[in-house]
Amino acid sequence: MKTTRNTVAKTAVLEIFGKSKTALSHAEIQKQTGDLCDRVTIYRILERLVNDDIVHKIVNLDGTVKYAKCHHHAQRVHIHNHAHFSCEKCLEITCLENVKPSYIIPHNYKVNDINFTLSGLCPNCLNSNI
Amino acid sequence: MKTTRNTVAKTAVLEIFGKSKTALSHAEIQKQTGDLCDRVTIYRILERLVNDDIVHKIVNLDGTVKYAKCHHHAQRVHIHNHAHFSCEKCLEITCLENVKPSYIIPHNYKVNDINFTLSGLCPNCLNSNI
DNA sequence: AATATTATCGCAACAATGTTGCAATTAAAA
DNA sequence: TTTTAATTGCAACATTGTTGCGATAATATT
Ligand SMILES: [Zn+2]
Ligand SMILES: [Zn+2]
Ligand SMILES: [Zn+2]
Ligand SMILES: [Zn+2]
Repeated sequence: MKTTRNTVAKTAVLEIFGKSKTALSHAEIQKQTGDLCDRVTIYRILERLVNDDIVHKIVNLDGTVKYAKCHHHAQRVHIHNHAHFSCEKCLEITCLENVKPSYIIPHNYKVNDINFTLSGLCPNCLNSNI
Repeated sequence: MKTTRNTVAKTAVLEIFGKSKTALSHAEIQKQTGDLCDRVTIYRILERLVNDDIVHKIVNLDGTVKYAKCHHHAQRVHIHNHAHFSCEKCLEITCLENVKPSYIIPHNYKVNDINFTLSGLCPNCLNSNI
């Protein structure tokens, strides 16, 4: 029954997530923490936060991995079935909490998790594009 | 107007795709080609095949990248909007050509590409699990 | 068939990202 | 305060992917 501890590094990472409107990569988090802790420590903190359902992992079309805070706790089954939008211009990735795909899949598949990522131009970049 | 060439390496890679029922990673392709060509060459062949809409790239939840042959040519716009299934047990990734997600996204987003990956247990592993 | 063009390749070198083992540290329980 | 073990730092390694450039070879041209 592993207990979880509040370390300075973990607290700092959580604070960074709290201030960010978009998903963050390991590199971005490391940049913001400066030399507070080791590179590996951030990897391990992210791993724990994902396991504890505090943040979720997002894999983009180009293979980049980002993390975002979960805004949907207190559910029996914790599934991230909302869409993510990846802007090709500003490269930001945001959660679209209200966009959820519907689909029909053959009954002989058992689905445990889904990943639904849309890429294109976000509202900001769409405007500045005109 | 760059012309494309049929090299032995490219032919071998295409033949491997032809024989495979599932999506293939760079490492898997390299294993099957043996020492026919360099590692980098396979990367470049895959890059060209993707650009020519002969194969499409699939990014999995765990970050692994695979490629699968396109079975839907002769369309004006070549979009891979079908779902992909990633089996957590046998680790195989397959195209579900007939499974396409429907969704509603705010009008101020411009969607150019989508990635819809389901993970869980494939029919094979679901059966052998009982 | 011989030659010219250039797409493709091999190789070396590099970069980014992620993992593992282990001793040292430190948050939290006793 | 002492004890426990979760967490960290560091070094070392693995994987994946990219780039530059001279050499090779597929295709077009003569
Ligand atoms: Zn944008
Ligand atoms: Zn999200
Ligand atoms: Zn399976
Ligand atoms: Zn596919």
